[in-house]
Amino acid sequence: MEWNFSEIEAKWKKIWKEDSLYRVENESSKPKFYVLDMFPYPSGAGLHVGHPLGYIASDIYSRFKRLNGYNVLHPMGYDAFGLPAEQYAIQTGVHPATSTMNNIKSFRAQLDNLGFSFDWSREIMTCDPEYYKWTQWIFLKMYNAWYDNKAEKARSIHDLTDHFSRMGTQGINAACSSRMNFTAEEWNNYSKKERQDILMNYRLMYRRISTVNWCEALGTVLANDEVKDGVSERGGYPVIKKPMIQWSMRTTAYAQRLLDGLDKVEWSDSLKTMQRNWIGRSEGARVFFELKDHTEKLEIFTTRPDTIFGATFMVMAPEHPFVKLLTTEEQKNAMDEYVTRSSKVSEADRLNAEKTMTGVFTGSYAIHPFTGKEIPVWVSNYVLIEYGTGAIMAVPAGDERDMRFAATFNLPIREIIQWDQPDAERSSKEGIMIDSDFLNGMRVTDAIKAAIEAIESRSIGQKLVNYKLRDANFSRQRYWGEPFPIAYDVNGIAHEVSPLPLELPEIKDFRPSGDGSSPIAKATEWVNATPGLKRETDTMPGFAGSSWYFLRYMDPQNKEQPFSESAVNYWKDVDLYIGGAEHAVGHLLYSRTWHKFLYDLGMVPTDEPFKKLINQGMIQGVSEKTYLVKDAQEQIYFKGGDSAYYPIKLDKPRQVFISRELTEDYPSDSYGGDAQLNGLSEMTVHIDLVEDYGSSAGGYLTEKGISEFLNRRPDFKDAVFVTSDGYYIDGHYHTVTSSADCRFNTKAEVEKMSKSKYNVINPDSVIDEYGTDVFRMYEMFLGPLEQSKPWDIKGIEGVGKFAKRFWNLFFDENGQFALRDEKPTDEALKVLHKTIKKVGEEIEKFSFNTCISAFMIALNEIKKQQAYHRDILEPMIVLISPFAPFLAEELWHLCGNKTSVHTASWPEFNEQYTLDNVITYPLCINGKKRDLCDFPTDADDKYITETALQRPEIVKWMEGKTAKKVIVIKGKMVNIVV
RNA sequence: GCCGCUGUGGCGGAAUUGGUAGACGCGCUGGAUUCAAAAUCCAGUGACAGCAAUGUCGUGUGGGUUCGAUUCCCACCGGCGGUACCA
Repeated sequence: MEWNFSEIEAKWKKIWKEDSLYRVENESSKPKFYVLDMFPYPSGAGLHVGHPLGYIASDIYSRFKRLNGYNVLHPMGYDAFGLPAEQYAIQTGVHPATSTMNNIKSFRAQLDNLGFSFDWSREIMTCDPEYYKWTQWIFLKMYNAWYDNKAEKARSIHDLTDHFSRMGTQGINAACSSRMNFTAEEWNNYSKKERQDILMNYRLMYRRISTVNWCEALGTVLANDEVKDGVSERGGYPVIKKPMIQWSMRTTAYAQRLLDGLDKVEWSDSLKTMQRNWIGRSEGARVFFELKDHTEKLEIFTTRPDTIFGATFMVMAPEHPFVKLLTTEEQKNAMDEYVTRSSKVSEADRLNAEKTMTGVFTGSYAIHPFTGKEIPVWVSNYVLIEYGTGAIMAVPAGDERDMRFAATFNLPIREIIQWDQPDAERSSKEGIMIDSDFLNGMRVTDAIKAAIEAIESRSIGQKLVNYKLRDANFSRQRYWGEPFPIAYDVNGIAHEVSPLPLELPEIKDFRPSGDGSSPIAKATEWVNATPGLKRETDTMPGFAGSSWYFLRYMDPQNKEQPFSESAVNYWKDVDLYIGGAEHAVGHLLYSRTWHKFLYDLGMVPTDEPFKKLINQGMIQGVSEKTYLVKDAQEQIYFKGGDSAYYPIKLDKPRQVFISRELTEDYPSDSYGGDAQLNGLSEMTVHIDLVEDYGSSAGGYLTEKGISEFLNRRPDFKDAVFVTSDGYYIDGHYHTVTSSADCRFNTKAEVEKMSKSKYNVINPDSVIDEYGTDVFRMYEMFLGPLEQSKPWDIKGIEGVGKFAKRFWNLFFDENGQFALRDEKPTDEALKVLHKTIKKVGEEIEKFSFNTCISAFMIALNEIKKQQAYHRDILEPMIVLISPFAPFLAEELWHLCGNKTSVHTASWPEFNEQYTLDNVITYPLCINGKKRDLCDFPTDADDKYITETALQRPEIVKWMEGKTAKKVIVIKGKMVNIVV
């Protein structure tokens, strides 16, 4: 019988749905297991071949766990608020809710094509008021909470006001923006407004001034990646940093717990390292430096207080509040210019400018707290305002960057460490202090302690633990997000809005308001719904809804609470979380923070949400690039046989594209190129236009490809395309050196698969051709789950053939379903049990590629042995069912089973079938294999040694020498050392 | 710059974590079947030398540890990803 996968898939999809096969209950006698995929954003571009990689893996694991007797929660939903829907609305006028629902529909259809075992009755989306009601609810809980550093947990804001009214700030150690001191009496006399302002200093959701990327020309705030080289990516308009009052989440309160929690979870070391670096705990000291001619003191943070005697100058960030104060009249112009210049430089560019140090002297001096010497105060953008105090004591002797800065501006250097290794790096702590007064002769590590003691005893500073983690900006000046359930009165005091959910207003015009506030500001009726109050018009960021969604899946329809106590006590936490590494520090840190907050509230029983985490690798795409000569050109060149350039004059300046083979002549970063030619910039072309896409010889554009490219990019309609043989201009190709057809070569580059890189490959056509089961197995067969790899369809034939051959095992020559009912041979049982063991072990290791190999090996073996026994093949169906759910279900029913294979049990492994009584040992001489020899499993070393030494092949290779030593590794090999 | 990952045949990759390098699949070559093709089946396939048996080399490069290294250590080079110059 033919394997008709599309018929079979349609049939079982329908039956499984009718039977609610994948429905999960919140109570069971079975142990629970929660398998979660990272929340997808349903983009208009739909699913590409990279998306399903993780979903297939989690689905296989879920099915495996079910077969092994677990009650498995495996849900799916949508992170549905976001920028693209809003941008689409601006362009087309389609309401974001409408386009989002359409996207979800097609996304869902694509997911349904992949045979996943999601419990769709738990489907959620963050833009549903029934969902964001609870996002708003949690927001208010955090708004009404403060973090008690002594109790190491969040507490109700009422506890804090209560304490203030009785004792003021005395005895309070709270996470806050700035330290405050007042008495109970003062507190009780403050106005309502003053009290509310003070509480903002403590709330876990609070308002503060933070800067945004403001683009005046677009009249809107831009995300970081919408800004490139200081201008907006769209349109290229200038972008400045603009201060605005915004909501923030006090993530920093949880810094230490976020760090400590990493020790309790099974995540990859690389991911933990990323989070640790992001949280960035460092121990050091804050030190106050007196300033010459000023009463203020400059506060700095250093991790190396031991090097204080090496401090020969100070450096402040350009944004530091003291810059104005300390800049003298003579330096003012230079400073103003530098500060302005720095504010336009993106952080990435500051980063790339690493080699050339820039900075300006303020004209003022600080007083060294130990030596009393005057040291100059500089401003440079290698110091960041966001980290520490935004100012440093610069120690050229102990820091590579400070050294480079000193060298650039000819500042003094005082060597204060004699390193154990003369060529040690400047940051090395292996050495002895010199020229450092009371620290002289100490090891660096001791000197750090001694320096802190001295700093504290002189009251010029104290020991301090510092984190580079910053509080997260929680406001977006957008429409398509959760509204804040907050309204302000005339005094600017925030009030809670009830009842929840506070739904988004209906608006028609999604364009930015132009003054920096969101389009919601234009919905005046909504904004002023309550007399005397104005509602907040900003919305929450994307990570709000995705910070707790995994808890909602446990109890998705609950109308009374975000989730019930019984549901969360049953499911507890996510046992396995699979997703991309791009969320390493964003989502994973925010959701851990929310979870810890809910834990402090007693709402969840676990303090970490994700027990085990696997990062699936990226499926990369191959993009095709072409090269554009910078600036319009008046002539193009051809290279003659004599390597000279022959110019062809153009009628007017035109943009010029260059075929790949010609790029070598042009100047680039790594190669000087020809001085008479301009530099090149890369342009990505859509892979659909490229002939021989992905071939090893390289792709190229024909005349047709070029004209199609120009259709899509009318901004280049006048461009010239130069190849080594001719050029394409105004719709025609002109040959110069030969009469060959137009072949404009492009350059293939492996990159992340993304709509913006024009290299997306959609799974639908592959599934149509080979079926879901083959697609699932092929994606797994590509390589290790955690490794990134370019998408390549070449190998799918092999998996397709495998599936067909597996199917055919169950049918005789006449196409009749036929299984042998007699007892299988020991040999056949051995194949089966080896496969049971192998596949089970590999699934537990998430090594799905080797599982597919194991199936192929088993298949080859079964065919060779003609072991078409029911007792062999039926268990094989169960083994393969997590990978190929449709194929397995159909065969399972053909075998006469009445219930689903997906509710069957994983076959039991019986070791006795796999034991060999003979082991083949490789016999090696000095590590080189020279012979093979069978030995009984229980042969002892002495017997093996003696036998081996008598083997003719071994005798020959020993060339009469005597064995110095014979190493016998039981069950592995024999090595003879001569 | 810094951090993380990665490097094995023509290609995707395997190797029980220090013990026969290249499983499995793709591709390629030859054969069977066919009027022919597709499909299917069988055999071969790391490089070099050799008619062959066989030998030598071989896991990015160079060193080291070891009886034995794709695996561990040191230095370097390339690719991919991230990036907040973290004092």
